[in-house]
Amino acid sequence: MASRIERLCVERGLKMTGQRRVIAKVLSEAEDHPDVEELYRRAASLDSRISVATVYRTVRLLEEKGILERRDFGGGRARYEATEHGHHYHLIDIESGRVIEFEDAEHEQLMRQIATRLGFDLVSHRMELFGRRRTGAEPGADRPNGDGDIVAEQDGGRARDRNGVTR
Amino acid sequence: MASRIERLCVERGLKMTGQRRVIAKVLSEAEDHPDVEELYRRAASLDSRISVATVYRTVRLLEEKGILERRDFGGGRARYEATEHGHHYHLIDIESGRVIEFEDAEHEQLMRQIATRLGFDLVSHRMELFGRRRTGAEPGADRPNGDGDIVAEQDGGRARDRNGVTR
DNA sequence: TTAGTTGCAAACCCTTTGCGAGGTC
DNA sequence: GACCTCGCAAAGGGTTTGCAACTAA
Repeated sequence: MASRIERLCVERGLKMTGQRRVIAKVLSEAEDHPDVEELYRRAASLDSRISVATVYRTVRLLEEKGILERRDFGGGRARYEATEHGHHYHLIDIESGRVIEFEDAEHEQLMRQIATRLGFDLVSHRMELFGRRRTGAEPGADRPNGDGDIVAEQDGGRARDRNGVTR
Repeated sequence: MASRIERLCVERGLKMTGQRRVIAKVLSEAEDHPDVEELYRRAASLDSRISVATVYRTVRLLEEKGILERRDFGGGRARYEATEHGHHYHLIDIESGRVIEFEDAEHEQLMRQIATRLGFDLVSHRMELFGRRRTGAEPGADRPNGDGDIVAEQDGGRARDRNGVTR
């Protein structure tokens, strides 16, 4: 059974090698935002005949094909997630590195208006929040969570310095 | 007459060397978002006894002191601007690399609410728009510009590939 | 005088690439 | 068989750092 991403690769006419199949599987199963090193680690544990170079090449290729999206959460390394689950944004816990996804329907619309007002067509945008967990408040604990905002929560990446924070 | 940034350095107790004075001057006079290479070029033209390493060290120091803010507009190099003119955001012209600043008072408030809802205190956030100049519409041409949105427009940096755009 | 700063070059880190070998369609 | 892809190791590009000389306070 081909993984979801493997099917997308085939659809887009990519030659499916053993390595790509493994990387596609890893990506299909990832529920977080792994960087290349992490993808390599996961892929290599399934098939040790894979090199980092191939992971870099594959990830770049899939991004060009629109199958993957590259993210920059600071820290100097790119992180990836599959293009699929509708638009969402990220809140990064600056202490643990954990990434929380959330939706905000108003935003895209709002940004488009701003660009238009400035005389531009909006091609893309990015927005990340960096925060610290409120003391005495587990996420979704004080507020029953059921309002559909939290799409997912994961990623135990270690927090890093100099992460490009806006302030 | 010490430059604005030089005064801030002194206030913060930094030892003022000749190199720092020059870099402070360059930063004080910059009206764009130069990267280190550009800062070095400008500084070296005022005093050739400056090395890139010093620019890197100074810029990092000033950022830690809250005098400078580091920005990431994609392209892999950090860009800097003085902490001062109130909060604003950036729209990057993906064709020319030009950066347009704009304000959006609602945003910070909105983002803070989102973070709060997720159980976090908002420490910082970033948002960048990437757009293409609408054909037949010079910025502020079709719309008389007088609504106070455009704070500044400058930066002739060349556009770059793989610039970390969200989509 | 003393602790902090500089230039230089080497080191780092992430990512890309040239090349010959190997695989896919 | 033609063309693509792989692993390896080297190269790149931005940024940091060790060290000895130097300098602001």
